[in-house]
Amino acid sequence: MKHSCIHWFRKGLRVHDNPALKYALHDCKHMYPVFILDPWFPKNAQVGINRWRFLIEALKDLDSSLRKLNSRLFVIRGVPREVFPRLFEEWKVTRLTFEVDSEPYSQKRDKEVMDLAKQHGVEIITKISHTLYNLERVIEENNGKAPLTYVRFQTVLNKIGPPKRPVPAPTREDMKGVSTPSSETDKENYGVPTLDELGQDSTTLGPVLYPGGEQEALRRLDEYMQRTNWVCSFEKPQTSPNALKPSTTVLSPYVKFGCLSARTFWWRLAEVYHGKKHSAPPVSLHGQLLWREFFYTAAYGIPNFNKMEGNTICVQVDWDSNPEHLAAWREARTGFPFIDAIMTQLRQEGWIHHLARHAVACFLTRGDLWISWEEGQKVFEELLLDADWALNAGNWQWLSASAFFHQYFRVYSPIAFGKKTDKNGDYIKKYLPILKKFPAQYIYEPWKAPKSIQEQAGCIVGKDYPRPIVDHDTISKKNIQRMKAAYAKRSPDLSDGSLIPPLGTSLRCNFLRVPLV
DNA sequence: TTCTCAGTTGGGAGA
DNA sequence: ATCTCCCAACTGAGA
Repeated sequence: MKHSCIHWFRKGLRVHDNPALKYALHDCKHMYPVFILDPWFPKNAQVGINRWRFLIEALKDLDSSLRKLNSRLFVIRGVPREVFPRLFEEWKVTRLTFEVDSEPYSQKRDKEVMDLAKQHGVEIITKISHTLYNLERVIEENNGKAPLTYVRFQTVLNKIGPPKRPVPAPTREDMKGVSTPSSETDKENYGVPTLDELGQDSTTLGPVLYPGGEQEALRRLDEYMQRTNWVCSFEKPQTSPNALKPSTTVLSPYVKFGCLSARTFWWRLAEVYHGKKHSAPPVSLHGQLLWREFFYTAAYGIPNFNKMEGNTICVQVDWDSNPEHLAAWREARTGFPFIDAIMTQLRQEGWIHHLARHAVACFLTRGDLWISWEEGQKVFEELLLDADWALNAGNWQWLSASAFFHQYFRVYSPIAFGKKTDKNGDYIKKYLPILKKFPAQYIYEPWKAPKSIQEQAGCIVGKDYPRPIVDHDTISKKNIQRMKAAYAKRSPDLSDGSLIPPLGTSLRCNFLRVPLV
């Protein structure tokens, strides 16, 4: 039997290493590549304009790649549970293929669609290609629990072996006998949207620094993989958070959307490493892909992973609610130039270095402002091109010392940390031009500059640039003590992992150990 | 059970 | 410049 098949793109916006797409072409007569866009989403979801632009570019690129294969992309407006029954009928669909997506939201959505497909007699084929490994298998190999340390995670992966090799992109040969019926009205109805259509105000946009799409992803991968020595000696902690040009690959947005396959990336690195001395996980480029996998596994295995309450691995902390401080952080007016420069780069460009993320995350949470990591998570979710559910939640827990990382007495200084890699403050001057005439001596602490120097610099602290909203030295010491208290409240029953409360149980039930009055 | 050890990337003083 | 030690002391994992 020759199938009429829908391949549903969600993440995995690529033709290379796309096993579900490849499978769709087997015994296939009519092939419909589909991306579904809920018009409700752009106005309500936490997606900033930079990421919308990236997505649109990725969809255009995907459409163009599919057209080279005599096919095209259908961007369908609607919600999956309403869209699919209509498409199943209209296109007489017999098979649906898509890539496995491990996020809770996606799992629920996909379950609904799979039920609908069954009702319509549509065969469902799913393939794992967003992650290096089958996450369930990793958890199984670790006795049913997600590994909570990187070393443990590596041990488990060593048992499983290297990830699968990527599958090649479909060719014209694979497309023999396969067609994509498409009418003139389809062209109008199912085109790639514009920012206008998504209700985004494109006048606020900066230049395109990281164009979306698979072609650009592969070009960028090639560019970096040619730098053999750089790749082999790459150590993440040695890269600079405040370089004027990114000190790392900035492939993360491409991996997030699946414009670049993690397995393709992993095996290309293996080729570069082959026969040479090279760095190793956790600091190597391989190590970076494993960090992604680590958090994907944890996010899959731990309920309520993006929340504090009901999250069994997350320390329960009495975070403050402070809308003024939160707004100052979000809007780059904390009065700490290093922090404000990073938050400015984040908003303008959609990407900041991993260590820059450390600095601002520590500042917002346990370091200075004592505001919940969930608030920071929301802001990153909106502004980062590479915002990824599992990585965002995992790293915020890490930096706030809520899970994975527990040495809460190690606090990033908003003054000292940036100086290590940018003594003159060039990065600050780039993103906060108001400070550009400050001498290097005061660039990280402009409030300490004498009045005369402030006048000379044409920037009066408290008037042209904010005074620091907290005193770091005193507040960070106080916060370490608050953190100590939060850790002390943890129930021993839970911290040893032997008694995991049932799903949805808040750790607040610990307080039941205290006699109820 | 109890202990030891290591943990992606802190800051600061002093050699 | 680069290293070591101290700060105060956490956790998960394994012996």
